[in-house]
Amino acid sequence: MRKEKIPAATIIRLSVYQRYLKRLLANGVKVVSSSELAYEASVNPAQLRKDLSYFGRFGVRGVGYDVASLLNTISGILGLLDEWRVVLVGAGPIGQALLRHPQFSRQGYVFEAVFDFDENHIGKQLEGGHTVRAIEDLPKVIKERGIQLAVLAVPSERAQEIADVLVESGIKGILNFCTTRIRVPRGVSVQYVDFTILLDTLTYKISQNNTGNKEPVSSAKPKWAREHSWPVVQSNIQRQGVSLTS
Amino acid sequence: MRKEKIPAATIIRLSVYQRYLKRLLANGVKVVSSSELAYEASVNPAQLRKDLSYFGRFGVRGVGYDVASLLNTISGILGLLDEWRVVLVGAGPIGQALLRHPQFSRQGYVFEAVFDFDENHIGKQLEGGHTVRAIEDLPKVIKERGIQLAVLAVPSERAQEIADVLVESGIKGILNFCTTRIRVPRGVSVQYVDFTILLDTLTYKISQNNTGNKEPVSSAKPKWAREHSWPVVQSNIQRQGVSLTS
DNA sequence: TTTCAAAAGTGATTTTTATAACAATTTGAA
DNA sequence: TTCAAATTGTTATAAAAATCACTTTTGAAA
Ligand SMILES: NC(=O)c1ccc[n+]([C@@H]2O[C@H](COP(=O)([O-])OP(=O)(O)OC[C@H]3O[C@@H](n4cnc5c(N)ncnc54)[C@H](O)[C@@H]3O)[C@@H](O)[C@H]2O)c1
Ligand SMILES: NC(=O)c1ccc[n+]([C@@H]2O[C@H](COP(=O)([O-])OP(=O)(O)OC[C@H]3O[C@@H](n4cnc5c(N)ncnc54)[C@H](O)[C@@H]3O)[C@@H](O)[C@H]2O)c1
Repeated sequence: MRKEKIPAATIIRLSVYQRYLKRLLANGVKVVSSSELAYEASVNPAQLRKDLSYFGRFGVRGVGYDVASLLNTISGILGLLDEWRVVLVGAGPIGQALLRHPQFSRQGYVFEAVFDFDENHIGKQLEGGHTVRAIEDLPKVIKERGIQLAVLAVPSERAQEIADVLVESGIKGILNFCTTRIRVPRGVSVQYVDFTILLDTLTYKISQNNTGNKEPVSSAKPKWAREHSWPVVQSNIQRQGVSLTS
Repeated sequence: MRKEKIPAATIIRLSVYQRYLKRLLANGVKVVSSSELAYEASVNPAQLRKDLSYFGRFGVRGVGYDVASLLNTISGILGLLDEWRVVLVGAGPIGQALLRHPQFSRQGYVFEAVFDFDENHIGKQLEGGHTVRAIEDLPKVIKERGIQLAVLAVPSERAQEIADVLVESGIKGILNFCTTRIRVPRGVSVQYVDFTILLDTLTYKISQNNTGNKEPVSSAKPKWAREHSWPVVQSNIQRQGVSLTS
C-alpha cells in the first residue's frame, strides 16, 4: 500500500464507488462486501479490493466494509471532504446547464463566479442567482479568492487563450468542454468532456457489428457475476477520453 | 493488420486524429507526417502509426500521409461517412444545449426527434426547430425510422427504465449523461458522459499536490517532443471514464 | 471451544497497451 | 545513378493494468 503508482482508472472507479456508497448510506445499508459494491459499479471485485489497497486497509475480513466509514475514506482520498470553489468561463448553453444542476453542489462543488466575453451576457442575472461578469475580472477574482478549479465552456477556438489566463491566475484543474486539446504546464490538470468523440466510438462499434465484423464475444459470464434478473453485462472499463496532464 | 483486437483507446484517438485532419484539410495542408499529427493530438508518433496499422497501410514512407485520403479513411473506419440519426430523450438543459450545438451536424449526427415526459414540454417548439414529443411515441419513432443512436439526458433515476425502452425499440448505441450505470444486453453499447467523476479526478490530483504527495514527475521531455514556444506537456492518454459495453 | 463459511488483502500471473527501435521505402539532390 | 534524409510499417520490448488464486482474518453456529 501507498508509494506505488496509482492507476488513473483507480481514481475514476473510486468516484463511482463513492456514488454507490452514498446511495447505500441513504438506504440505511450499514455494511457492504466487495462483491456487492463491485457488482454495482460493474467491476471485478478483486479490482475493487486492489483499488482500495493502494490507500490502506478499510474492510473487515469475513465481514465487508462499513458503508459510512468507507464513504468517508474515499471522499477523503478524492479530496471531497472540503468544499471546492469553481469558476465557470463561458455562459453559453453548456455553461448554464451546469450552473443549474444540483449534482455539483451535492458533491461539494460551488460555482463561485461566472465569466463571459459577450457584452450582452455581462451583468445578466442567471437562473440560480449568478451574475455574469466580464472576462477581464477573471484573474483578479481567481487570485483574490484562491480558486483552484475552472470549468471551461467557451467556443473551442478560444480555449487555449483562456486556459493560459486561468493558469496564469493560479488555477490548478480545468474541466474542459471545448473540442481542442489545450496545453498547460506541469502541476495543472485538465480533464476533457468530449461528447462527439464518445459518439464516434459508438458509431464505430455499431458499424463493426453491422458489417459482421463482430468483436470476439466472450459469451461466458465472468466468474464473479451474481445471479440476477437482468442480462449480465461484462465489466468493461474502457479508456474513454483523452486527457492532458502534467 | 486486422483480426487483432483493437484497443478502445485507439478508437478514441482515431476520433482525435480525425478532428485535426479536418482542420488541416480546411487549411489547405496536403500532406502530414505521423509526428506532426501525433504532436497535435498529444500522443506518441509510434502510437499513431500503430493505431493506423490495425486497419491497414495508409501512408507513404519517406513522405507522410495524404490529409484528404487519411481523413476519409479514418472517417470510414469510424463509420462516419454516413449520416447518423439520433433520438434525444430528455429535453432538459443538457438536452437542449446539445440540440443547439453545430458540432454534431458537422460530424454527421442529426437529431431526428426529441422526447420528454413533462406535459409542459411536450409540443413545444425548441430552438433549432425541434418539437418535443411525448415519451410514449419513442418506440414507434425508433422502429419506424430504424434509428440506432440515442442520447439519454433524463433524470438519473429514470435512466434504466428509459434505457430498457430504447433497447427494446432497437437502439444500438446510447450516449448517457445520467449519473447511474445502466445495464444493456450484448450488442448494445453505452458511453457515459460523467462530469462530476472528472471533477473528482481533478480534486484528487490537486489534493495530492497540495499535500506534497506529488506524482513522480518525469521532468525529461519525451524524445518525440518538438521544439516550440509553449511548455512541453507530457502526453498522457488516460482512462477517463467508465463504460459498460456488451 | 472448535469448525466452517464468508470475505478482505495481496503476491503472482496474465493480459493489455504503449513505446522503442529499426528495416523498408520514397524523394530529391549531388 | 547514387546517396542521404525523411518517414512509414512493424517487430520486439517495456510498462501498466487487470485478474487470479491463495492466505489470513473474522464471526457465528455447532
Ligand atoms: N446538467 C448538468 O450539469 C449535469 C451534470 C451531471 C449530470 N447530469 C445528468 O444529466 C441528465 C440531464 O441533465 P439535465 O440538467 O438536463 O436534467 P433535468 O433533470 O433538468 O432534465 C431532464 C429532462 O428529462 C425529462 N424527463 C423526466 N422524466 C422523463 C421520462 N421518464 N422520459 C422522458 N423525459 C423525462 C424532464 O421533463 C426534463 O425535461 C441528468 O441525469 C443529470 O443527472 C447533468
Ligand atoms: N453544446 C454542445 O452540445 C457541445 C457539444 C460539443 C462541444 N461543445 C463545446 O463546449 C463549449 C461550450 O459550448 P456552448 O454550446 O455552451 O458554446 P457557445 O459557443 O454557444 O457559448 C460559449 C459562451 O462563451 C462566451 N465566450 C466567447 N468568447 C469568450 C471569451 N473569450 N471569454 C469568455 N467567454 C467567451 C460566449 O459569449 C458564449 O456565451 C464549446 O467549446 C463547444 O465546442 C459543446
